[in-house]
Amino acid sequence: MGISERKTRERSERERRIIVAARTIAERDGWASVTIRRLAEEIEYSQPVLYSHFENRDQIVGAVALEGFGELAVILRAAIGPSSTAKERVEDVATAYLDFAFARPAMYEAMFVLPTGLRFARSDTPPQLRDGFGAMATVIAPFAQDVDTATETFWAALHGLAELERHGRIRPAFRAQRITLIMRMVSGQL
Amino acid sequence: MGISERKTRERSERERRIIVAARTIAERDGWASVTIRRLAEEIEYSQPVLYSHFENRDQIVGAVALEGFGELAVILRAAIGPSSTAKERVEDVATAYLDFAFARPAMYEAMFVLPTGLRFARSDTPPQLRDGFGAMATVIAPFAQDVDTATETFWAALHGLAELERHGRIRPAFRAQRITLIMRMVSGQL
DNA sequence: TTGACAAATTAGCGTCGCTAGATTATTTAG
DNA sequence: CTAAATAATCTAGCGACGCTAATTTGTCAA
Repeated sequence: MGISERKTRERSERERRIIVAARTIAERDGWASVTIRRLAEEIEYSQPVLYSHFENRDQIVGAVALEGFGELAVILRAAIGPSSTAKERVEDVATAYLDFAFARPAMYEAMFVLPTGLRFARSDTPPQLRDGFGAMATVIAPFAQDVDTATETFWAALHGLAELERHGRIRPAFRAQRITLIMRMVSGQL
Repeated sequence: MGISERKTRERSERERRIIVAARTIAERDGWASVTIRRLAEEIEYSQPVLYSHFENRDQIVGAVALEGFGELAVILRAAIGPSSTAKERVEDVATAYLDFAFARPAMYEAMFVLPTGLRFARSDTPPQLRDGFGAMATVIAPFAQDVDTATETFWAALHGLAELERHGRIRPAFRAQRITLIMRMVSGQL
């Protein structure tokens, strides 16, 4: 019988609506406006229903963040120009990363700042969380001996640039220069 | 008459007690535990008294953060070994910065993650907010043409390392290697 | 048709940041 | 020295939060 199939389908559709609503509200009004009450209203169910999908509010943020990691990975891979030099590829990825961070600040916040309950570096870590790292590793590899460590450091530099600029700590007008600097640093010719 | 002096003195002492209490609770139980109610109890005054010292909770976090910036600046300057080479000095500062971030995570969070209402890069920006940057600029200057931009980038790299490690995104065991990498990158010999 | 089980709701607990209005001190003026 | 004015502080409470217990409603099998 297809009844139970329909039910699980409807259930997962409802879950998607929760995630979409959370993301939409966060991007428009910030994460502080993403409350259980407001999400419940949005999906036209009572509040306790949300707790049959997610353990708590953090896990809803986590679900949005997980989407974000998937999208970031796609964007980074797509940014790597096929005819670019190794050095240009580093710049491609760096620029794409920061563009993502500034174009979707709420999403970026969910992915890297807010508590999400997501587990990294574990056996059950979802692939989305690894893919972005993989894209970075691809462009860093030509310049590094220890690729993992170099990629971690590259990623940290980008994350720091994103966060400090997002918080008004460094000058937005000099973003391109900073990227150039990181590129030169990675390719070893400061 | 010294009466009004005594009053303003007592008032600023009370303000200090608020800040100290906020910092203490944050370092022990996290910023979520720093509530107006708990602070009021700690200083043995009613809640509205806090609002005669600070506009809102964020500004209390900001007051703690401001202290943190002052302390970080001192620590960074003290870390610069007088007989160190230019390259070693970069490592000194980088290590001291990350030690600070990991030794006082709540303080670091107040300074760089939480909303604080602090204004950067303005005419009325307090000196504490500039000093740490100055210490970094000192050790970066020998390697850079545009010192400000290079310092921003160096700072961003450190901040990214601190944040990603704090959130379990990169491997704690490889912290030293990452610092080495940044050092090599800054001094141009990857 | 009824009884078991699942799905969803209502209602509410404890907590939060923040504030209006009342109360108690302190200063100033007559 | 008293009374009015002002400052300092408190009590009480508003609206909103995350979350959950207890109840009602819906759905299926015997």
